[in-house]
Amino acid sequence: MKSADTKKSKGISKNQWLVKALELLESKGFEAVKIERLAKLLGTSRSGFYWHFKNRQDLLQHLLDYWAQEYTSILIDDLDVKKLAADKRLLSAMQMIKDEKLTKYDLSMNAWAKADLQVYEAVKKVTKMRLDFSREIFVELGFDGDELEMRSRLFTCYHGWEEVTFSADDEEQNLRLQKLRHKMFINYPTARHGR
Amino acid sequence: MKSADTKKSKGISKNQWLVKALELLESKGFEAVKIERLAKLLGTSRSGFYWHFKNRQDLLQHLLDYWAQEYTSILIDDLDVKKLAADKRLLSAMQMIKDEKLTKYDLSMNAWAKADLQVYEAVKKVTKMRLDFSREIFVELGFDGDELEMRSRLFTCYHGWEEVTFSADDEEQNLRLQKLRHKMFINYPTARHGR
DNA sequence: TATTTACTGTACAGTTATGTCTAGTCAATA
DNA sequence: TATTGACTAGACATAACTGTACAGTAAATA
Repeated sequence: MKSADTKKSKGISKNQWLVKALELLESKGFEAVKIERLAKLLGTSRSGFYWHFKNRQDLLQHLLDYWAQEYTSILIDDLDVKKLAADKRLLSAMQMIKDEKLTKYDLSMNAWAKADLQVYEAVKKVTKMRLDFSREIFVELGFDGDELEMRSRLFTCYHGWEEVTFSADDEEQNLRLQKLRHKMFINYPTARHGR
Repeated sequence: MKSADTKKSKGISKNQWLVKALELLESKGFEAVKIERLAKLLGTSRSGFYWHFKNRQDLLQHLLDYWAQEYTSILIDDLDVKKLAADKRLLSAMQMIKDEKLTKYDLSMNAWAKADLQVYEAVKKVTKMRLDFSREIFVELGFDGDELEMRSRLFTCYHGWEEVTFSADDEEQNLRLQKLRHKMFINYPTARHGR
């Protein structure tokens, strides 16, 4: 109840600025993250903003750091997931990406990356982390060489962009497709006679 | 030599405004498409802009129309491709997406779609067209039900986002991976005992 | 109790963008 | 030759946004 952003402080905290900024980033793109707009949305003046952040660039940097930490390590460093066998880990990852909305900011970040080198580097790093994570799974499942690479890429790419690309209207079908995907990634063809 | 945009006109044509705008859209996002900026880049004043377009919204509408037409129908309506058997059509599609850079504006358009309902609808329509295109192929290859749906989605999603997601540094590997992908999509497991 | 921390509002100067208008140019067409 | 089409430059009013400065306040801490 007494978390960092529920300090019961008098005014608008640093965290509240960040959260609103992230919201705006997601819904309207990074160019829409304007200090004046944030202030209006938070029902305050801009002056408090400059207490917490040096300037607009400083805010954007914080946004980037926050995303890179929260939206990649949460899955990759998860100790419970780490313990699982490869096939269960694959399923857990699929479920977690969906439930925790780990790709929520991917589109915005990727779009932003086109305009900002620093963001580009951060996004690249995140992609590499995800690719390494899935590659480990497919190694354990017995794949190697190009087959390993292709499966890791296919997995990473699909689960990174599924939500953006396909509207998730039919929840029942999505569940069936997830199971089928799991089977496809593991069994087509079985690792043994795959090579 | 006397194409629409090489009229040898005295000033900046409608097409030149559009092309520059598309460039800026791709490199910096739709919020960066500012009339003033375009004028500066084209080395002219803004006045000509308002000859061709009613306002900024009008320009963006034209951009959207142009993209929806040029970057989807080019593949789907290609008569030479249409004649091919399913497996060859799959390969042709992969090659064409890569060579013609058919996904060049996907990221920008998708990001833009988050802020604009009209763009959202257009993007959705394009995705549907692509999905239908690949679904037809996989039907011909003997798939149906969830397996058909999953393969179409996987194909559409991967080829739509590959370029954004993975930097294409190792061209040799990419070629090998493309061939493997083709094989995977068609043969894992073969259509006959796939169901 | 005095000071510091974490803010708030207002005001100012400067930049960048919007759309409108006016006056003018140059080339092609009637 | 006169008119129209396709522009260009420059000015204007308006708006959104940036960063800085300054004076004030309420709660937490020394």
